[in-house]
Amino acid sequence: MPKVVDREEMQHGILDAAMQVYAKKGYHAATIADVAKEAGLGKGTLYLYFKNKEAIAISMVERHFKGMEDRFFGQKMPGTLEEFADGLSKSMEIPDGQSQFVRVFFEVFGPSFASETFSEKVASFFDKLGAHYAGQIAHLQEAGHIRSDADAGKLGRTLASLIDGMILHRGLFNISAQRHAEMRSEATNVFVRGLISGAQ
Amino acid sequence: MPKVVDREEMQHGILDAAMQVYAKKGYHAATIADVAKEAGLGKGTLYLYFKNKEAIAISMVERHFKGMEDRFFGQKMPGTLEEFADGLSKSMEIPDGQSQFVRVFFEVFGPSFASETFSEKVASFFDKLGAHYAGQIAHLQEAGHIRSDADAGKLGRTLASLIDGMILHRGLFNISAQRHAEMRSEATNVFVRGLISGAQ
DNA sequence: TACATGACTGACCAGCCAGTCATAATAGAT
DNA sequence: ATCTATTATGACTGGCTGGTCAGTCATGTA
Repeated sequence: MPKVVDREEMQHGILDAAMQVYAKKGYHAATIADVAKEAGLGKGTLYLYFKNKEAIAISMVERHFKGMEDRFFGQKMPGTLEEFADGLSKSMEIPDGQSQFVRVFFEVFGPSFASETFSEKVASFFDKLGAHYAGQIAHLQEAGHIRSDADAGKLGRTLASLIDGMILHRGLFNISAQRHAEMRSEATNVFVRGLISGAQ
Repeated sequence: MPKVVDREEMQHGILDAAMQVYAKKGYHAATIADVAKEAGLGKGTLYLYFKNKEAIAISMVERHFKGMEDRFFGQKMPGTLEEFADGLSKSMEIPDGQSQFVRVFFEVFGPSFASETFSEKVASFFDKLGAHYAGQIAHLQEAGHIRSDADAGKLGRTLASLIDGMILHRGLFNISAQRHAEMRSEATNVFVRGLISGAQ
C-alpha cells in the first residue's frame, strides 16, 4: 500500500489556511497559490482536495454555519428570564477567530444575494432563528415572566435581527472583544427590561 | 468654444449606473464595459470621468456616507422620550434603493478592514454615532425620562451598534421594507421600555 | 530489491479584463 | 461654412491567475 492521507483533516487544514489568507488579503485578491503556500502545499495539491476556488469558499461557509446552528439552536428552553438573557448573550458571543469570517463571507457571497434562491435560503435561516426566539418568548409569557401584550412572533424576529445585527457589526467593523462584551451585556439588559411585564 | 459637458452630472449618472450593475452582478464580476453600457457610454468615456475602477467605488462610498451623516446627525436634540424614539426609528429607516449599497460596500471594502487606518476611520464614525446617542440619553436622563442608573456612554455605543446592526441585517439579507418596518417599530418599543426609569 | 499506487508538484497555458490611444464626432465661436 | 477645443469611442494589449498535467516522490507490499 502506498502513502495514505486523511482527506478530511487535509481539507480542514486547507480551509484554515484559506481563512487566514482571505482575512488578510481578501478573497479576490488572494490567489490559489497564496492559499497553497499558507497551507504548506503545492498549488496542484489543492486541486486534489477541492474542485476549484469556489468550492473552497463553499466548504468554508458550510463548516461555519454548522457551528452557528449549534450555538443558536443547541440551547434548551429557558425557564426563567435570567436563563433567557443568558441565552441571548451567549448567542451574540462569537469566538474571536471566527468573527473575521463575516467579512470574507460577504466579500464572496454578497453578490449571491441577488439570486432569489440563495437569498431565500439565508432568509429561512433567520426565520428559523426568529421562530426559535418566539417560542422561548411565548413560553416565558405563559409563565408570566414577559409582558403578555407583546406579539411573540414579531418580537422573536426582531430579536433575531438585532442579535444577528450585533454579530455582523462586530465582525465587519472589528470591534474588540472587550468592547463587544460590554455591548452584549448592555444590550441584554435593555432587551430584558423591555420585555418584562412590570414595565411602564 | 467647443462642446461642453457638466462633469458632476456625468459622474452622478455613472455612479448610478455602477450601483445598478454592481448590485446585480457584484463588483468583481462586473466589468467596466458593463458599467459603461448601463450608463449609455463607451468604455473609454468612463475614463474621462474616473481614473479607474477603484475610483468609482470610492466616489460611490463618499456619496453614500454623506447621505448617512445627514440622516444620523441632522436630527436635533430630543426633548421627550417620544422624540427620541422617533429619532431612533428614523435612523433605522433606509431608502429601498440604498439598502443594496450595503452589500456592494462589503464586497468592495470588506478586505480593506484588514488595514488599521481604514478600520479606524470607520470605527470613528461609529464612535461619533455612539457619542451622539449618549448625548441624547444623558440629556433625557437629566430631564428624568430615562432611568438614571444607566451608563449613558455605554448605552449610546450599544444603541449605535444595534441600530447599525439592523441596517446591516436589512441591507445584507434583503429584508422586505414591510417586514423591516415591523422590526423597526418592535425594536424601538423594546428599547424605549428598556430605558425608562420606572422599569423593575 | 523491485514494483505498484496514491500523493505531490510547479511550469505552463488560455482566457479575461482594466486601462490606453489613435481616430472620430460634436458643438460653440467667428 | 469653417475651425478647433473638447468629448466620445472601441479595438487592442499587457499582465495576471485559475486550472491542468506530465512528471517526481513516498510508502508499503511481495
